[in-house]
Amino acid sequence: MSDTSDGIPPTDRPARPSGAGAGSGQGSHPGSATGSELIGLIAASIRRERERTGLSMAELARRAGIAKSTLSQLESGAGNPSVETLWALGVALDVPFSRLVDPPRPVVRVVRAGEGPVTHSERADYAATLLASCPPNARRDIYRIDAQPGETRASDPHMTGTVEHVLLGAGRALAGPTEAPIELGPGDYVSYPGDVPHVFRALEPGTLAVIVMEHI
Amino acid sequence: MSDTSDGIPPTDRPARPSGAGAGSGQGSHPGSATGSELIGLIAASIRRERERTGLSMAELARRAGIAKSTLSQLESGAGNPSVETLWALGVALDVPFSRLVDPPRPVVRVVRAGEGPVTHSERADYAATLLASCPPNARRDIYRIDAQPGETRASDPHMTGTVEHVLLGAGRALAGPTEAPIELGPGDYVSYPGDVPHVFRALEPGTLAVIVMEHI
DNA sequence: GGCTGCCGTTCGTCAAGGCGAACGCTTGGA
DNA sequence: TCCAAGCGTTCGCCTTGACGAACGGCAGCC
Repeated sequence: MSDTSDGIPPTDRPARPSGAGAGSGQGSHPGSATGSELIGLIAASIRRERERTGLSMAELARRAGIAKSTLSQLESGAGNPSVETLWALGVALDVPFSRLVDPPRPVVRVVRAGEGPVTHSERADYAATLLASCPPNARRDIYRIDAQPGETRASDPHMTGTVEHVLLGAGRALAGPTEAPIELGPGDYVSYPGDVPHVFRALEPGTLAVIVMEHI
Repeated sequence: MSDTSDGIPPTDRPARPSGAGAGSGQGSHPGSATGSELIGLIAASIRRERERTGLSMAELARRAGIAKSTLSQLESGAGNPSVETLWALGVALDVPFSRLVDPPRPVVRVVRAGEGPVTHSERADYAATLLASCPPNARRDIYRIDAQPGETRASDPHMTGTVEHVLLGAGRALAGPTEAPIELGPGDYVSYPGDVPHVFRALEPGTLAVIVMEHI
C-alpha cells in the first residue's frame, strides 16, 4: 500500500510518531501529528472535549475512574497515556476514541462545477475533486435527493455541529442557509452549517442531488 | 460499520473500559470492548494487520521503532500500550490509528435510482433517500468525479477497511470491484470495499459522480 | 553435521505512567 | 469573618510499560 497515489483519494494516516524506523510511505496531512505533537494534540483534545461537556477535571477524572492528577498532567501535555486511560476518558466524555487523537473544524464553502482542487488522472479521462475531507470522527450520512420544483423545502436547524454537503447531480437548485441560499447547477457543490435554518429547493424538474449530512 | 445492514445509525461510542465512575448515558454497541477486552482486541488487531502486510514481528518492531519484545507482549494480549507505541505501530502498519482499537468489515451494495428507503417530504416535491449511514468513527471524504469515456480507471486497493460510495449524477458509468463492476445510470448508487482492486469508467461523455471515500 | 540467520518468546533492568495525599486557590454560605 | 467545598496543581511512591539481551526453534547453505 505504501501509498495513496492512485489518483483519487489521498488517504490519511498518522505521520511518524517519534523514533520510528523505516516507515513505509505515508502522506502526512493537516490533522496528523508527529511524535510529541501527538501528545500535545491529545492534551488539547481532552481539554476541548472536557470543556465542551462542562465537566471539571475532578469530575471527569472521577467519572473516568482515573486520578485527577493523571488528568491534570495529560491536559498539560505531559505524557503518553495508555490506551486504557484514553479509552476511559473517551467513555466519560462520551466521545468516540479517535476523537481524542485527531482534531476538528467547519464553515460555508462553495465549489462550482469545474472549480476545486482537481486530481487529473493520466490513465483515463477522469477528474477527481476533493470537495471535503472528513473531519475527525464526524459521522457522515449519505442521502440522495430527488426533487421537483415546488415549494421551498425548509429545514429546521439540526443539532449543533452538523454540517451539510450538497452536490448537485442534475437540474438546478437553491440550497444553503435560508438567509443566503446558493443557486446550484450540475456539478456544483456547497456545504453549510446544518445548525441554522436552511433550504433546498429544486428549480428544475428531475433535480438530483447528493446530500451528505455530517454530525460531529 | 457495526454491521452491514447499514440501516440507520446506532450511535457509536466506546463501552465502559474498566472501573469507571458514573458515566453519562451511552449506548454501547457491537464492536466496542470493555476494559481488558480492549487490550485483547488491540492484540488481535495488531496481529491481523501485521499478518495482512506479511511482516514478521521482528520486522514490524524494527519499522515501528519499538522493541520486538514489546510487540510480542502486545500481540499476546499482555499490557496496555501507550498511545505513542500504538501510534508507531499504526504508522508502520500503514493503518489509521483507530483501526487498531475497533474492528472491521464491509460489503457491496447497490441502490438503483428509485430504490432505497425514501423519505418523502410533505412540504415539498422532494425525496430523500438514505443511502448509507455513517459507521462509527469512519472518516468520509467527499469527491466529485468528472469523467469522460476512455480507458478504464483502475484503482489499486486502498488501505484496509476503506469503503467507497459512488452516486452517479449524470451520464453512465461502470464502477465497483474490478471483478464485478456495476453499471450505473443517473441516480444509481453503489458501495464496495476500497481495499480490493476496483474501477471507475465513464460510459458517456459528461459523466458526473460523487464518490465518498470512507476509511475507518 | 555444523554453521548462520531469522524467527518469536522470556527475563531482568530502568524509566515513566498512574496513583493518592497534600497544597494553594477561589467561591459561597452560615 | 470564618469555614466548608470545590477546583487545579504539585509531590513522593509504586506499579508497569518498554527496552535489550539471551534463549530455544526452525530453515537454508557450505
